[in-house]
Amino acid sequence: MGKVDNNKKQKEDALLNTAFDLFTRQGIQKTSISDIVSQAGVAKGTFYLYFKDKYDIRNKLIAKKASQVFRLADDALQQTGIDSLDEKIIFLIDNIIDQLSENKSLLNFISKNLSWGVFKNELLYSSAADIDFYNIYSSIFERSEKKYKNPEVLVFMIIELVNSTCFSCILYSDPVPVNELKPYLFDAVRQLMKSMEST
Amino acid sequence: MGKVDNNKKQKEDALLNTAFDLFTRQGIQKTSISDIVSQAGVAKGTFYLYFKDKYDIRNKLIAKKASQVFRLADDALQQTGIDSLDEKIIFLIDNIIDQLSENKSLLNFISKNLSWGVFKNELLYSSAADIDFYNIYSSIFERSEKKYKNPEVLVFMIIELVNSTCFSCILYSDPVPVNELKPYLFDAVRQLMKSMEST
Amino acid sequence: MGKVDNNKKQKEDALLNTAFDLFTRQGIQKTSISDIVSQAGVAKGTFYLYFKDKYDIRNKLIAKKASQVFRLADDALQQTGIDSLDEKIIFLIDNIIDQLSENKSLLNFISKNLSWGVFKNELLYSSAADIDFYNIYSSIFERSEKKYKNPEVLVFMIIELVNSTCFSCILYSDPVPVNELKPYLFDAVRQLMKSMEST
Amino acid sequence: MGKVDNNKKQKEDALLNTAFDLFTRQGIQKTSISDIVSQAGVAKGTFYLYFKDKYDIRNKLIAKKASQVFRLADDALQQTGIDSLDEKIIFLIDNIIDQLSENKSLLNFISKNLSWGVFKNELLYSSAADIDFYNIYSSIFERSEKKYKNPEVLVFMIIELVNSTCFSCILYSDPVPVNELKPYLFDAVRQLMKSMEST
DNA sequence: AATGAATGAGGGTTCATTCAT
DNA sequence: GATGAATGAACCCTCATTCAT
Repeated sequence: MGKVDNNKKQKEDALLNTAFDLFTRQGIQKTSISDIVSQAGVAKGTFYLYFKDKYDIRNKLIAKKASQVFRLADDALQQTGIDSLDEKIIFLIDNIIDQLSENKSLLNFISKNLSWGVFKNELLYSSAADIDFYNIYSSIFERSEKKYKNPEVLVFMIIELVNSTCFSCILYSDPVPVNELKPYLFDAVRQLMKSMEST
Repeated sequence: MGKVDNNKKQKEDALLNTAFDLFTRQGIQKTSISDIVSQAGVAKGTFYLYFKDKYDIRNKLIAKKASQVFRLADDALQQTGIDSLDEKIIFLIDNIIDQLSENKSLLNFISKNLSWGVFKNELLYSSAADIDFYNIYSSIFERSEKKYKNPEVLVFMIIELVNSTCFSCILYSDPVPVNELKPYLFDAVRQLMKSMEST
Repeated sequence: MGKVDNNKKQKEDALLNTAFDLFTRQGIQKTSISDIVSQAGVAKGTFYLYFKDKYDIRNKLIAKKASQVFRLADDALQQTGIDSLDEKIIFLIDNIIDQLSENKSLLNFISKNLSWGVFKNELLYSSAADIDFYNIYSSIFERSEKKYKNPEVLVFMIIELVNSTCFSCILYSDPVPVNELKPYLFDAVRQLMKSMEST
Repeated sequence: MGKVDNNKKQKEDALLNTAFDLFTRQGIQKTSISDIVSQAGVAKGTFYLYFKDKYDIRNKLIAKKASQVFRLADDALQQTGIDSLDEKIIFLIDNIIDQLSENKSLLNFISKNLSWGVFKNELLYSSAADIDFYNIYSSIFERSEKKYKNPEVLVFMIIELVNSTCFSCILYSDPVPVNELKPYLFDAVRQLMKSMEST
């Protein structure tokens, strides 16, 4: 990587980091491109060399941040000897909830922007994320003893349930703090998986 | 209600109806107050006599529209002789899903804006909604034979699960069309309720 | 006309006059809407209450300015007892050349923007111009003793010849000063008309 | 011409050809230097090694394209045995009209940019054009039997008349298609020349 | 000679809000 | 209460030009 490429990567990173900071502090809507470039210390036109518009940088940020969270959770999972699929998934959820509890602005950013569509396109099937998420996802189901009627729908329901309940509990402790939610949520996930086992 | 009050109510209704039409057709962001007043046939200044800003009218619309959906579902429930709580809730969900499937712009509007916080404040404990939702909600649990560990968390999880999964399935048939989702979802809700029965 | 309407007319006039001043002094391209509003002493948004964009105000200016020139020439023609069509047209041309020689910025503005298409639509058949140009034009030909093969083509050729030759001669005295051009030009016009007489 | 010079000529030609393509397809105004260099396949900075700015490349293009048209017309004229000056000029006009009718984007480009000033400087007296236009022009008049009061004004009037009338008739068939215009126009030119014969 | 990343002034346009009528 | 003309800050985006490589 030459000097120029190195410089370019720095500029892009500065923009990404600044945008994330501003998006989480004051919201995407209230963040203008002017805000981003002035805080990042580059000229306005430079922004457009790297991103098409505000929503382009947002999408790239989501893929980057969400895949980081998943990678950390998966790394932690590898350190354990957990065997059953249920408990693997519970472990991942637990780990992710803890990560996001520690970093509420990240939670806010991901939750508000990570829809199933984005999850599928930007994380599961895209090479933009710095993690081969699809392999993790498939191998985890293939190696499992138990088989499921419709794994995709199962994952979909789990993600949507976890995502939407944690958002409110972590950020507002409403209707209960996340630690009170956890046992109910884990039970719910186990039941949900049980209900979709193929007989 | 005098002539003047009548006139006032008409103006407010015109604004609400126009705003809903525009919000659902072109999104909240892309709808300006100018758009609303010109289509509603009132002057710009008049808007500010009834609403603080665009987000004020949005919140009032959500309460109004969401409570209409719930009332219709509840009315239909009363026509049946369903006894058990599980099946009552499944019936309500099914009815609401059908309503929203018929009216995708309404679904889009409600789903994107109806968080648990809004649900609690605008629907459950507010008089703005034209339905005494709190009474329906409590009496339904009180009359039930089975008792639950934490009814509020239960309702919370159900609402979040249903809301977030249906959004993607109804609008985009992704990962599956809503009709394929339904059996899984109803099973999931039953399991979820079972997991929270108090022993 | 109420106070408000009066005020509006003043604003529009201020914008038109300022735009004409700037367009003639520094060109249409180099004149920004910011320039216009700041010199006119109104806010930027006000511009868009009266005109769609820069080219809208330009078109309205051309119609206004060109019709003023034609009206003055026609008024002067009425004062004379000229009878023959040839001499009427020569008189009009002569008068218009003199007007434009006195006001080179006006000449520049009109010449660069007055195509045959604009002439026809904005002046001949539009009510925007403050002169019933079509009537003058037709009556002048109808009352004439001599008849012409194709009056529209004749007028077209005369206008294009006069417009394009005068532009260079008045502004740059190139290839000759306009006063040297005049006899040649008038002769040319007479010959041109003669060549289109219907036999 | 060495390898380097050859390479340079290629770059310049690529820029000229690309600029002409873009100017005629989307207009000069809406063509940016970025557009030109990216389509030409050279770097942005390279443009400034060959041309001062967008208007420099435009002027060089006009001279190039217009002189090509005149050269073709003159070549065709040499093939004929036409003797009289009138008919030589009519022939040239006719040939040029036909060329431009076949190539409307070229007509649009030349007509909008070819003023008398440009004609004189870039074509008549400049070596930029790849045709010794001045010699053709003078010899044609010198060899003529008939003599004219002011040949330059005559040529000037003819060029302006032809240029401005053809523009509208070829491109928009307004007020008449160019084929209907031709007889009137040729008559007009003949009369015009007659009116300037020196007695 | 050739490159192309970086610049930043300046363009057009929108729109929530105000206030004299 | 109702109006709607006026505001002007703020927005996004373009692009001619430079200059270190």
